[in-house]
Amino acid sequence: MGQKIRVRFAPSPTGPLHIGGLRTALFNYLFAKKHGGDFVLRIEDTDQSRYVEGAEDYIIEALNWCRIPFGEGPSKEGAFGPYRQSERKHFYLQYAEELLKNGHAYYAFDTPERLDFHRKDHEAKGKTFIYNWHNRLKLNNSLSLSKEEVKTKLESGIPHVIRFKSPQDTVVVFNDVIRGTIKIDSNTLDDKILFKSDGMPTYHLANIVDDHLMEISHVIRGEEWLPSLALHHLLYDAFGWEKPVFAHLPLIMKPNGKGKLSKRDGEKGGFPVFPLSWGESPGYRETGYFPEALINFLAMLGWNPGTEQELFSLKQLVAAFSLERVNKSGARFDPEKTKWYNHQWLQKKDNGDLARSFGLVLDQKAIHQSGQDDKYTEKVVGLIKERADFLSDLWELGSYFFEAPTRYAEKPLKKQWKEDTGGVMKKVAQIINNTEAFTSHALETNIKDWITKSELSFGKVMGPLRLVIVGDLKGPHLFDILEMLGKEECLRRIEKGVKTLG
RNA sequence: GGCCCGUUCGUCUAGGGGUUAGGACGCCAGGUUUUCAUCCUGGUAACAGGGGUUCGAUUCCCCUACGGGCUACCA
Repeated sequence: MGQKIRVRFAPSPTGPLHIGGLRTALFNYLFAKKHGGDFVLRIEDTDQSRYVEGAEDYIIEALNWCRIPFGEGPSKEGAFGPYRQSERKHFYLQYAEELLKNGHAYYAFDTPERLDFHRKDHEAKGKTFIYNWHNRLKLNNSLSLSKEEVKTKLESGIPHVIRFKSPQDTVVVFNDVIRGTIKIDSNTLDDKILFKSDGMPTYHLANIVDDHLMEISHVIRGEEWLPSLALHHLLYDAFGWEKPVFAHLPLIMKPNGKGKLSKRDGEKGGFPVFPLSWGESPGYRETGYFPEALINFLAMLGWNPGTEQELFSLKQLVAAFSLERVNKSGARFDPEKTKWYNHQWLQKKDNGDLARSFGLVLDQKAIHQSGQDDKYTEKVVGLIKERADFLSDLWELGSYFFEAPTRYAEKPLKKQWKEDTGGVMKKVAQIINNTEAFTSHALETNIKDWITKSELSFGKVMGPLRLVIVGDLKGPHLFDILEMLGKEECLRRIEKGVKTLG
């Protein structure tokens, strides 16, 4: 009975991991790390027909990008491998047979068509078809057939499944860390299929067997599994195994409209639903989000620390996390708030690191930072980052640090540029030219002094000057920009502006 | 339809038998910046409804409504 905390994230490789799955992984990770436990990745690929090439690699890459790596899993074999269910086939039949032997399961030969007929027939009569003690003796299985018949059928190799024999007239009582005690009337339970006719187990069997074999202590998964929990409890009891602790996480819902978040919502709303891009669908990484921001945001969706702190590093999340503080109700996804988190994390980033990433963008645009050292880009980043949400905003926010404006914003131009402005700008150019120590401070002093002395208004000078330098009435402190550009470039831009605008 | 889970500002949420029901995002206004954004200050806005229990319910219980999930030889 391991005291050791072991949790698993168990996705199926049927496509890219979306942020709901990612949050499940995150909560598992946080819980494991908080308690010094293990975080296991198990690939649940028991449905060959839904297997998608590349999905497993995607999942692993996504976890790594988010800095929530697993300690055991495919390609990281631990003591409990293999970690793909398709490679664990040999376990499952053996356990299904154990259940067959002790009377907790039986063979069933009903065809899917026949079952479908029963369901539709019941529905038409306003009834619900449940495959359990109500009618299992009227159906085609080893409980209704004679031993001889069963033997013959099995030997002839006709397709069959193994079903769990759910009990009659009992109340299954179980506990969920997040939701408390839940009671289910066993008469509403189906005799679920444990083993399919294709020789593979269903989720229910494989899941219980693997969690047991892998000594999983806590099962933390999405709320969509809550209805199966009664069956899972029954299964543990049938095997005589000790149960893990269960915690069912609330779902992440669409920003607008009904239902849980899906791939389509991203396309409609213009925001990513995948951590990394997948085919045509953009990912958070490619859209310019930091993993820190995504993780931070996801953690606050359905969980909170009980304090007013909103910004958490992964480390802080580990320290603060507890399952008891996970909410019960589904959380609507808010793309706007993800931006805010990214903005916050961008501000925390080191300017040197940001400059390196920004440098790549500049390289792509073939911007040659003529004679400027790396420090130049770093300084630019320092001046503009506070108004950026994304790394990708940096170019739009600061292109004028690298290129002279090619056109001037129209509206401000009309307002700012008067008949005599050209003349005023020429004089400003002189002041700039005469400024020896080319610092923001010196420039500010000189230009302001001159404005005062010549009894001009600040508005008459500052607006137009910003326009010819930046191309718009935007950006950081103008004198900082002038200093960054250097005397030559400032003069060039003023001259060009005067020439163009008159 | 059946079963299960849920319900505090538009959204994420704190709180919990007596509170001016708190914070964050968004939005609006003011201030700062002789620009824009950031930032700061302020504002807007919520306990789904009905019954109980109680001196007192947003908080506990029940019902209804609404929302969500499950109901496959998918996970």
